[in-house]
Amino acid sequence: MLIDLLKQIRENPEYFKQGVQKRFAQVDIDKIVSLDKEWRGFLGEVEFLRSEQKSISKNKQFSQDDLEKAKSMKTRIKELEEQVRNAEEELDKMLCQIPNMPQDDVPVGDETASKVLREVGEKPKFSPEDGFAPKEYLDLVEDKWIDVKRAAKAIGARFGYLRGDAVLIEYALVRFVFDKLAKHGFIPVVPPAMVSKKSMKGMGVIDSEKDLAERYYFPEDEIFLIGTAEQAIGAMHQDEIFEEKDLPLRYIAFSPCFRKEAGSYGRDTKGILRVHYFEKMEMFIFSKPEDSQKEQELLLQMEEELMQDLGIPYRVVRVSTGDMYNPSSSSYDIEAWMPGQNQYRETHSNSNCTDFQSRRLNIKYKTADGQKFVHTLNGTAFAIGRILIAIIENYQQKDGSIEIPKILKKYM
RNA sequence: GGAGGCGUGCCUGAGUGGUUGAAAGGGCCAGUCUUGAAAACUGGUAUAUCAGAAAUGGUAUCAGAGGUUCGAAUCCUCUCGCCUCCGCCA
Repeated sequence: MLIDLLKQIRENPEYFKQGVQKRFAQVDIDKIVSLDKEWRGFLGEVEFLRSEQKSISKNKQFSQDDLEKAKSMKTRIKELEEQVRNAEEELDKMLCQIPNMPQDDVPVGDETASKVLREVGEKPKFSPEDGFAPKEYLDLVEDKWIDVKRAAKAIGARFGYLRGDAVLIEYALVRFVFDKLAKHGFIPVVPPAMVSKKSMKGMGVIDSEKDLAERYYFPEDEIFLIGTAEQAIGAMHQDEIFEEKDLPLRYIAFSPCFRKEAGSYGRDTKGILRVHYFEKMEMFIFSKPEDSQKEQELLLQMEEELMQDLGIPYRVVRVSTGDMYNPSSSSYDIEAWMPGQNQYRETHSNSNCTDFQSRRLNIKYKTADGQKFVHTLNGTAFAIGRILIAIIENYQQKDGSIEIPKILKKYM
């Protein structure tokens, strides 16, 4: 059970009521408070009875009277234990549904409340006088680099084959990211693309059974295909206790990502912007609580530098309370300028999940005064499909060819 | 997938129904001794949770979940993990 969260609610229910409201979540905090009281009542009673029982059985030789008394206590204890279990189960279910509390500077509201913080980089100039207007990526490289039609034939909608130079660009991007992030102590990882149900729960991805329908899930094995390496990296250290000196622990992972995109019928159906399968490089950090804000700044800085290195104009968006995913307390998106579509599109996202995931996964570190939960953070380095789109549209030439970004040339 | 073995504290390892949160050793921390260190000696050394201002006390924890019993690390059932052998396979 999320006992730590429960204790915090006990101490400050108002804070959680407000937070839940800001995040448009439906959780009855008052009910949790009263359930908690009830639960502790049962606990107190059962613990008292158990200590009585112990003191009797400790004697070894006891009267018929004692025996009778002990026997009746035994049944009573069983009843109470059942009640304790039930209360715990109900409490746990409710606690799981509480999203992470947003940090104070997160804009409150639905997706329209998200704020653009800054625009960086110079948008490439395409002029009609030069004889061409920028095209959308698919019009430039369809079949040559990206084959959606054959993917539809082979699998179905929302898939794409990458081929030719697109593949070489992918691996150049991968190599470039590993090299760059190594300088900041990020450890490269290739995780398994699957995790257990327990791990998914721990990452705060599934809070109830109905969430299963939105993921690729094998019920007979209780195993999921990961939607992002975040799920595999966080789960990797569950039930571990770090030494203080080992934090922050930074990873850069390369993995496949599987998305059902269940809630987005009809949206972005063209091309490979929104697909069921893609590959992604993801940063993940375990940090001390007092450092997590700084670590999130590092994630954002890395993401911005990667875009600048690539020479792609972008803007930074502060994500609103209603648009963040449950585990996050603070998120930034980066949206790349797509000249062919004449709009910004999300290519990166980073989040500070504070102790939301570490509480569920039981990941702590030792401090001078006891153990504390670590904070977890994650951020996109490059999502291959989307960054490829950005490269194609920004580096298109008059003759329809695509220039390779300078920084990638030495890797190709 | 089949057969067998194992799962105790930071580590090694004892414990097969009754003051066992758990022997012993190692490690670690503190003290004595020493110019300093080592050695030796002495003492300390789990976590969670509830009550309490605190001191402290209750409860739980010997892979996990159930069960038997007045009482379980110890007996029974199931699950998980690890090891060995066979089968299969990049």
